Amino acid sequence: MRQKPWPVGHRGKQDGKRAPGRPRSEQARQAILRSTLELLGTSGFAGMTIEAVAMRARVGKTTVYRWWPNKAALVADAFASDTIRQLHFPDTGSVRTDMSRQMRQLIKIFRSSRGRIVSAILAGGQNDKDLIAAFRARFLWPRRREAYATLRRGISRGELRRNIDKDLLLDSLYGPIYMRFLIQHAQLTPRFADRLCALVLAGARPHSK
Amino acid sequence: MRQKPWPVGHRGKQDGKRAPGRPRSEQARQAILRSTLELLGTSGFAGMTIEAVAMRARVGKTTVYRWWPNKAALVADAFASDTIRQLHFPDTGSVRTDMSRQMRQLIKIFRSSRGRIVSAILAGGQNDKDLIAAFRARFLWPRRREAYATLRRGISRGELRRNIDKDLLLDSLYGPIYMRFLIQHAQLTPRFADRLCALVLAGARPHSK
Amino acid sequence: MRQKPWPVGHRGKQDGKRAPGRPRSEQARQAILRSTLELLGTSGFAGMTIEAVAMRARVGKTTVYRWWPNKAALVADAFASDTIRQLHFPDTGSVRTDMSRQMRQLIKIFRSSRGRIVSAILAGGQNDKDLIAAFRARFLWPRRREAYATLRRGISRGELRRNIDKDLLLDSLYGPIYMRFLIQHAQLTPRFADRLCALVLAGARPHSK
Amino acid sequence: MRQKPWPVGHRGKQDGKRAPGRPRSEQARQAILRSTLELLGTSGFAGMTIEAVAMRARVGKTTVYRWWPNKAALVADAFASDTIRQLHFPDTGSVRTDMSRQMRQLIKIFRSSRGRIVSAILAGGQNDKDLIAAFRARFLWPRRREAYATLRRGISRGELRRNIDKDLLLDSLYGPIYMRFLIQHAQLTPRFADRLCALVLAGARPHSK
DNA sequence: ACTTAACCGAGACGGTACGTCGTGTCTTGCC
DNA sequence: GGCAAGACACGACGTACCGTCTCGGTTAAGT
Repeated sequence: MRQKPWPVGHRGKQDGKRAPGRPRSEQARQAILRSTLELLGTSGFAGMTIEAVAMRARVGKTTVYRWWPNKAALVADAFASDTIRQLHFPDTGSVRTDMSRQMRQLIKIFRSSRGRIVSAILAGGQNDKDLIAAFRARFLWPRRREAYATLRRGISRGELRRNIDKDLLLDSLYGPIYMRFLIQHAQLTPRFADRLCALVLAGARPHSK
Repeated sequence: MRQKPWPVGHRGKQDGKRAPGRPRSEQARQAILRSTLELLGTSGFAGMTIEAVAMRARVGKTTVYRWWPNKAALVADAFASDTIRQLHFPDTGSVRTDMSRQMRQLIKIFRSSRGRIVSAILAGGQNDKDLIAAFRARFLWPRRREAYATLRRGISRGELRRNIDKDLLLDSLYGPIYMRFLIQHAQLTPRFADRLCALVLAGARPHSK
Repeated sequence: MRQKPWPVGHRGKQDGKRAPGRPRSEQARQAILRSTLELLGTSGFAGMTIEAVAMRARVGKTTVYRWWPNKAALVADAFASDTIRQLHFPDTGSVRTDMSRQMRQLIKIFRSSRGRIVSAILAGGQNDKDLIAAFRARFLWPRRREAYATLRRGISRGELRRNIDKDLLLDSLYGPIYMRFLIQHAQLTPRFADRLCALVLAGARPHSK
Repeated sequence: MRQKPWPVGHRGKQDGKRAPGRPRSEQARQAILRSTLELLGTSGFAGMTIEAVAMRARVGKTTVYRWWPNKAALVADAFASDTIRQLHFPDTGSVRTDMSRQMRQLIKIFRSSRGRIVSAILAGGQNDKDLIAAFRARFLWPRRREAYATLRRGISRGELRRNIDKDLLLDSLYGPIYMRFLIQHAQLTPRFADRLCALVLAGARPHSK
């Protein structure tokens, strides 16, 4: 669905040449993405309107539509531009401590104002394959790649079974957090991360015969 | 937000008396709920319009608005009216088998056409407290109540720790299913239920010292 | 368009017998007509709604529709029921005085709260033949019959030409009043009646050769 | 009530500059006014709907509401745009002939399809000050200005009294036409104009002492 | 310096759905 | 069988955004 030439981090023709004509306004681009995130946080995916984004960014509606074909693409880009930042996965020498820290980090994000944005994207993604794909590409996989490394270290240290299914394990660790985040049937506290981690990793130990 | 007197399963004044005037048309009510579910499955929460629901149900738009204040309330009711049915939780003598069956059941629902409806509700619920609350009340808690019983049997049989946190455990079992359902980063198969069950319950055994 | 059996002053079967069932409520009928006139004065023909009439009369909408097929018929009846009253046409011995008094009387009505009702009827009548016909039958002709008599007296007294066209003359006298009433381009005062009368009757004198 | 900047005959900013943004579509404007007149002729003021106007003009409903705040304003404008045309008041050397011709002209309009539009406006105007004011400004006064001139010529030729009240006289001439037009209690023929003219002007002659 | 071309803002355009209101019909139980 | 109450299907209301379009004006690179 996202078909426009270089909606994200593009810097013009790659071949050294420049296209003729007025170059794209970087200022407008950033104002649009910023407004998108703000309104996403305020009104959610469904409540956010392109019209409001353009208005708030002091930009013509045309300029938004010129670069993003639809709301989902815009939101995905805005989210991506915001998320390109640290994902700090320390190596403390213990899988449990490492994973617990990561999971606390995620919970912190979910409970912050950016949580609203994440939930808006997950909600919008239920009707838009591209949006949920963008979420996976920009948010889920980068983190999970780090988590794989953490798990691998755990295996080599003998804290986890050699043949453990890493995706199964990571879903077991993160799934409950997403569930509580989205369904809100129980509190989502840092402490929950610890206890969850303890429960699940206990089932992943080598000698649990 | 849901403020109209008895939008769900109401059967008129309880005190024997009847309200004056033409009674509410049961036929219209059912046609509306049915159309809602159909369109929800087709277009999702965001794509569904009240106008289309009314049209498909051969009903005046007014009649919809008379009984449901907004789309969320309508969808919640429709979902509720559909879900009041069996949740078969057998007692096979093994927590693992019992839970595994339940979880396979849920996966089956998620993969069926009704999965679309559930995801629509969870998506819509991110912008509507009442909708997500309705989901919990009509779908989550009834199932979870049964699951509590299953766990209790497991405890008394010595398959689970006495002091296990049941909500933590159930979230660990179901959370990953919801996560895969909503984010679609990995396949959601019946086999996943079994392996998930094995992993998590292993961490909940009494003597896992 | 007015097809219901006896919407106006009917008192049931004429043959002494009574129809079976509950007799028509005279109280409801009067309340409806009264409400109609009030709302007509407040909101005009277009702004008046049957729903409001029923509400104000503390009556079911059905009861209105049972007896009057549409708004025009109702308004016509209400107007008629109100207008059955004095049209005092004195014989002072002078056509000019007689006519002037009549015309002042009309202007007084037009400027009173009942003027609003008359204008509502004339407005509504532009889209409804029955309504304008009712206006003629109930309001125009009764007055005009009296006016004919006045003119005839004038003829026999030699104040008017023998062969004068009475309708032409009466339209010349009343038309300007209606015009100012409806178009409001100039003041409609009692004095206007006198001057109008003087002008027109001057042209109707016998010896204006 | 009519508050939009230049709904009528506006030709853009007068200071040479142009407002930014896409200019208003002259084609849409004319299509709307044309449709309005057509529907007004067909269904009258009350029966005409904005929705139908937009549909017939192949225009979005928004475009109508963007420029006209309500039905009355739209109708007034449509009527005005139609009426800006010839009002031929010849100078034959006789007030009576001149006036008679004008009056015949009016009767001709009233009896044509445009009569329906006039009656619709007069009807609608009973509930809308602006509408009736527009009628006066666009239709009544321009004609009357010409008529004043005709009368003035008559006075200077000695056909009319010097001190004649021109408005009284014109109302006496036109009022009966409007009355027959609106109440339809008698035929409105060209011949009526002549006889009316004869009667009233006879009362306006200088020496009728 | 002048042309060319793509960008920009503004805002009107034809539409769709909204949630409300009134229409005229109907379906109750009571009188 | 009339009555009040009020639900019903219908259709227009006036509003908010949609995504597209047409303007005048800006900004550089390529003459």
